[in-house]
Amino acid sequence: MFQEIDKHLTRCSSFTEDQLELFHSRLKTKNIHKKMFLLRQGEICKFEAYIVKGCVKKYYIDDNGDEVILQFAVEDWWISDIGSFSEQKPSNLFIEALEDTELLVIDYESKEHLYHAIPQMERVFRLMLQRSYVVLESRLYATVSHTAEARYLDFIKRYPSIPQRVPQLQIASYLGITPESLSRIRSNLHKKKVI
Amino acid sequence: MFQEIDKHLTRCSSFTEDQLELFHSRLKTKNIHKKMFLLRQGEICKFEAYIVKGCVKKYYIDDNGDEVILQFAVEDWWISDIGSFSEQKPSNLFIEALEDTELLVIDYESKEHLYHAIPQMERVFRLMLQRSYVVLESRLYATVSHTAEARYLDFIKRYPSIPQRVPQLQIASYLGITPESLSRIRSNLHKKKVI
DNA sequence: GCTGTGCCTTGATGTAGGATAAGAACTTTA
DNA sequence: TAAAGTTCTTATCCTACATCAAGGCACAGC
Repeated sequence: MFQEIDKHLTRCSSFTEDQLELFHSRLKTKNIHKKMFLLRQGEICKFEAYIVKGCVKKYYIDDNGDEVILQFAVEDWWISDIGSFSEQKPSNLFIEALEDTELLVIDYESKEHLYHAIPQMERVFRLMLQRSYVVLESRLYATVSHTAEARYLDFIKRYPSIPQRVPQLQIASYLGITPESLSRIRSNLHKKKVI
Repeated sequence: MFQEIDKHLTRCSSFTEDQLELFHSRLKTKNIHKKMFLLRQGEICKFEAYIVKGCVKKYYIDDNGDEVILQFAVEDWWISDIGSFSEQKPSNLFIEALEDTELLVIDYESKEHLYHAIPQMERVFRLMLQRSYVVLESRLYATVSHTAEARYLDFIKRYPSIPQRVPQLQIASYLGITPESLSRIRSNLHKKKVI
């Protein structure tokens, strides 16, 4: 049950058995079905969630009413709206399951409690956040200075498991292009025998 | 000397006089001239720097040899390559002064020391990082789903002091467009009397 | 006073990817 | 098993922005 998430934490810092038990006591299991929401625009994000099994997407709805996917998350990833969660203010984002998904969630109070009770906790989440920041920065760079084709190739290289479980429609939205464009790019790559 | 940076910290958490003194003892003052580098591609980022006075830019050189500016930083901001600093591995980024700049810098060892000696420190830097993450996420969103004109208007609204001290060339690079395009956008906005 | 040099503007032309539409293939539901 | 979505593809035309090229203005150094 907690095996994977414990491994996740202990990669960043070490914990006693007691500390891990306290941590577990603050987690709740949550199961949601495909197409159900973990968070909707306008709601305050009341959780940070660790994915035990399944796949979710985090996205905006833009001014034209189109989805803009900011992040996919699969097994062993965390998902939340950090801004909404940390300031406890309404979110602009949706988080929706792309498959039936099993999560371990922690609420704001519990997380603050853990920060006080287990000093290393602050460190672990800071380190996780640092890594997320670096990934996001490199994604911004790619969006600005690479073509859609290069971004697609980078995406399937970086996250090879995701194209197999997520429709192209969603991947196009993540790459910031239309599904039609992605289709054209893929057909070019096939002609060029790159994929 | 330390007045502003102390205010910066105490906005996130409270500190005793002793703690602040320990913090100050680990900071070094650094002055760099316009066009000089704080960090070059290939170097390990050995600092996080708080800007007392001045202005810097952080950028990549892309595959065409063009600058892509990720961030400007002025008074009361921190600047660093978080990825390179935290993993102590070579950076892909340049950080360069746009004006003569006065900084307070802290090195990796000192920061780790402070994290251990002053528990709230971990919290302060986690909170700062959270805010940076949210800003970056909204910038990615804007890059994907707003036009260059909308991004420019948002930029001058969000950072009104920067257009007055930074050449348009640099702002274009931050917005992910050519200087020519920015010039045309500005001339359209003038015609429309928006600015 | 000239002559660079850096920065901004304007114009002509090219191109990646968007918008729209419509059909094919595959899934879900009834 | 038919009906009704979804998803993917292809084709046409269109738009935002890039690229290339030329010229203007302000300021620094000689």
